[in-house]
Amino acid sequence: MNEDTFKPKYPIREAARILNVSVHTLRMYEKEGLILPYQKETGHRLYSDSDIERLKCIRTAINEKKISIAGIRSMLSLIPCWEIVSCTEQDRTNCQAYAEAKKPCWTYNHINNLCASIECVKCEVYMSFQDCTTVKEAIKNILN
Amino acid sequence: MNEDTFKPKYPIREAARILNVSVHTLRMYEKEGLILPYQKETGHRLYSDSDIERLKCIRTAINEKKISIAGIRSMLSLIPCWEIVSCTEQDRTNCQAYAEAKKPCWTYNHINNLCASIECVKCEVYMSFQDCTTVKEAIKNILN
DNA sequence: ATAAGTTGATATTTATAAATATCAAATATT
DNA sequence: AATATTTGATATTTATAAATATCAACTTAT
Repeated sequence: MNEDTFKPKYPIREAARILNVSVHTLRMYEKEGLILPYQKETGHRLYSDSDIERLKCIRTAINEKKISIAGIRSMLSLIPCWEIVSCTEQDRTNCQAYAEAKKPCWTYNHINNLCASIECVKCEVYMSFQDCTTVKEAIKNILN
Repeated sequence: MNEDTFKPKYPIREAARILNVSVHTLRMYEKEGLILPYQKETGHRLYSDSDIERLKCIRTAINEKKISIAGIRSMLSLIPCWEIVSCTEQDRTNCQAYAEAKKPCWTYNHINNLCASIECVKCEVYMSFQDCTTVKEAIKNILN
């Protein structure tokens, strides 16, 4: 975890090569809400080292732990984001991510709440869950 | 949720008929750690209405939400059981269920902690998660 | 100019999870 | 006595998620 862990670096083809998957698969993971790569104004994606780590975790979850994509999405939806970004009572009542447990908070189009003014890619919630197995740790930390 | 919601009632064949699955499937869900039906001293299982509801949720998760069994198991492992049953610091350090995020607490053989003296079938943690979609609600409740 | 990227749609392949169906030998239920 | 249950193992079928491979029309990078 050095200073440029989150620096956008690898074009999609390069990221796919590193991970040994197809370009399309990376776009699929994105569409499924599991990852949020940086996009240039032109729309071109650039993956950071953190993104690569995140994708490795996703691959392990799918291939070794046998958790389906929908399952990973559901687990990520349990992250207590409202505590991490300190939502007010008001923010919460306007937030689908708080109300539901369907998909990660960073996949919603936030309106009329705290997150409306935050870029999810740069949000602590998204950034701190590079490893999808750390959801429980987050819950523990917040409770203590 | 009436008084005999948790009363052991249906033999496995009857439960399978109600749910329209095979007997073997019910045993598989049990082996996978998703359900813990009452067993008589003789080993014969009896499913309660709560168990039936639980199984309906499992079927919905698998068939409609497309969450794999391993995914459901992982989600259930995120239940903050240690808060629900008020574990001490000491209890936690001796608890795999607290340390890991692999399977629900009720699938461990508890030794040297609070749960060693509790029957999981009758534990609030197990009983309150009849619906596997309520994990997030539990997290919210504990945080408030 | 060539290569690599974009979205969006569709179609196909591959891998495997989920479910069913067996078997045997024993015990319990009604 | 007939039926239903148990465990445990194995084998097979079925359904489908995951991944790949297309295509087209277009834009961007080098």
